[in-house]
Amino acid sequence: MAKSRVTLKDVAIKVGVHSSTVSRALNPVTRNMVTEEIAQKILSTVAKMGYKPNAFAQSLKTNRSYTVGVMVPDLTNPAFALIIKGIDNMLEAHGYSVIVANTYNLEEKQKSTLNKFRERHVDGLIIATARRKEKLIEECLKEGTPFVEAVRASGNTEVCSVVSDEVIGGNMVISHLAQLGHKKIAYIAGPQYFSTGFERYQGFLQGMQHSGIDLDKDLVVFCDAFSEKEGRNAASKLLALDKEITAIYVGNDIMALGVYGELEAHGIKCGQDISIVGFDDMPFADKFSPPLTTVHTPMINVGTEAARILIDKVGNNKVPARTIKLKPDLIVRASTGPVTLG
Amino acid sequence: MAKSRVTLKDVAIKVGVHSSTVSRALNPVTRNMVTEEIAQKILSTVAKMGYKPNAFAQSLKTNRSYTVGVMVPDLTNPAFALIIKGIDNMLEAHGYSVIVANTYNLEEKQKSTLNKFRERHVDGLIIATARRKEKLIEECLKEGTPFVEAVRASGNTEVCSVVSDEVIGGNMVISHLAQLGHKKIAYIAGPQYFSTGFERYQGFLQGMQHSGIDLDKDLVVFCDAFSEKEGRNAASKLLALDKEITAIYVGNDIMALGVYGELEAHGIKCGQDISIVGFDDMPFADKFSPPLTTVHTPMINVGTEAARILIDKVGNNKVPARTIKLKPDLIVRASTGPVTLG
DNA sequence: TAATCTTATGCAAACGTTTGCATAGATTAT
DNA sequence: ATAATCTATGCAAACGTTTGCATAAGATTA
Repeated sequence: MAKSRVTLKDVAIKVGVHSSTVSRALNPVTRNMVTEEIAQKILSTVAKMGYKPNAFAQSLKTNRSYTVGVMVPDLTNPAFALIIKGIDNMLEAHGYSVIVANTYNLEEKQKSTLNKFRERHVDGLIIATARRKEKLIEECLKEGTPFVEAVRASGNTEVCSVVSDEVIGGNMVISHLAQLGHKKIAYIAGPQYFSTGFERYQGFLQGMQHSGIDLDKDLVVFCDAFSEKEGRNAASKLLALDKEITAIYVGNDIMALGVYGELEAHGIKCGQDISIVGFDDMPFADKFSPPLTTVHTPMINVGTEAARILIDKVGNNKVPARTIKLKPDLIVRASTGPVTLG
Repeated sequence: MAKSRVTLKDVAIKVGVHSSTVSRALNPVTRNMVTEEIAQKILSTVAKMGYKPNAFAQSLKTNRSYTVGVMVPDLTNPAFALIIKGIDNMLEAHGYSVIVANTYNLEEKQKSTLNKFRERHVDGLIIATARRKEKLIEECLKEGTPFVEAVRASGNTEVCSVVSDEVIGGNMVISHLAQLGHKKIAYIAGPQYFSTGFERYQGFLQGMQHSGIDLDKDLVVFCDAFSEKEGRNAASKLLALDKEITAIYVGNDIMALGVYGELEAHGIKCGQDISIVGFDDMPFADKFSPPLTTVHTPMINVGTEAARILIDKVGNNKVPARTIKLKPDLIVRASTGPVTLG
């Protein structure tokens, strides 16, 4: 269908040299092996004939695909879209193409995309779907293909990961709330099988301790997913306790949105009657009603850093494992306010 | 690095047949050429040895990559994330991998990614970045690689496209506003070099005519980008006219967000003093304050339909050009209300 | 000037498939 | 029984590169 492409040999014949010479002239590292004059002639002929290397042939020979696979739960989630953007920006600049796959937190989907990536001989993987102690990670390690974890870490010490410093984030939140006079602070935790859910909860605990606030275990609710619905259910449970809660710290922004819904249904004024804090600072969090106080994680940077490390590893898979924790920021908006005497 | 993979020949030797037989046994269409018994043996050996075909070698031979390139302005924009999701769902089920590239509406970025896609020998393209009369489209046509436009159409009648029916959307909006008693209706138009911007504007004009409302040309402001900032600027201009506008129809939701900001800065109550309508029904549009009345476009379907057509074309590029216009819905929320006497 | 070293190029094998053609054995028809 | 047909398999070429090795100059040294 597509008119037969120009090949290395075509160029070679035109210039009057052997195809291997053309190959060498085109490859920056072997370029110096060929006489400057001829090289120039080759280059201009290449341009004139519109020669484009055949990536398949190259990859077949070199066993490098200049392709990396990225696994996310759902690229429709703004947080992951940002990560991908960061990854893409970095990798693109280094000549890599990115193949994304949504796994929807489904184990079998993870497996099948891993297989797909294998078949496509990706040079490396970025995995943003890992659970704590994820078996998939062991498999990847055995497999030998370079990879790095983003946002979610399996906890395996042999692997590189780039995450947000969730614990510090929690500290910041609680000290902010404490400063506003809050004592009855509830926590709605995300799934504990994700490092994000777990670490953020640890951050909450640590923050409470640091601020010297008594922890009421009844005020902690665990959710099964980072979803609006789960957040709303959790809020409903908390309200039913009738414990005069003045602030709720929520595992992420989307769950916080669910909390908003429940509070509104109860006629409770968020930011006045009860303060809410989220986590992620997802896009448009400042547009909610009220604008959400939340912990900002530089998701784009998570992506770019993960990509940077991966590039390193692709060059030399023996670089020592390291995990980068990016510092988050507390963004104070109208959903938190001083505790009202009531 | 990665331990040498199992090849077709390895399997063949193990089974005691020739590699071509293994190849045939593995390919569904040639499977019937090989004795059932041997085929079974091959299949089980393949499974046992963990053989995975080498996609490069296959592609080199068949000239099919089972890869498609998708060009979007920015996958961080929720609308495009949804489209990609739709595309990905459909293509994945058909064994294709998707390579996404952000072009940020930059012409040179478009060109370079087109080149990248060419080098990677994608089997097809989905382009969600086309301007009206886009030259890039001509180039793609000449090139011969199958492609389809999504959301944004170039207007070229030879190409397939899947878009939202923007004009109908406009009609729905205006008749909704008319019903609420609005007469002084302003329009904030997106860039006219995008079919979305242009068609939506046409929809506005047509809607006004249908509803028999006089059009005040001063109340139409054109923007240079679908951005919050541009929307805000436009709103500012409109307010400066001092024309007692009661409703503003905005080219898309993100611009509408900018309008929200400006109204708030002026102490104008959106949904009461002035009604606002957006377009897209982007995620979280229902969470804004007030929740935004907007035209819902089924972006996921745009993606899946575009993918479906592309698969067709990859099979046979001679399928006649068709453009699918998906019907949008008006979603009425609190940002519109009856005109207040005053 | 001969012997040695350097440099630029060509040659050919290899990467792992797919596929048209040839062939040997089995099946059917005469 | 022999010829004709069919079927399952093997053979080998091709896809477009890269790259180790060989080689023919040209440059350098003694």
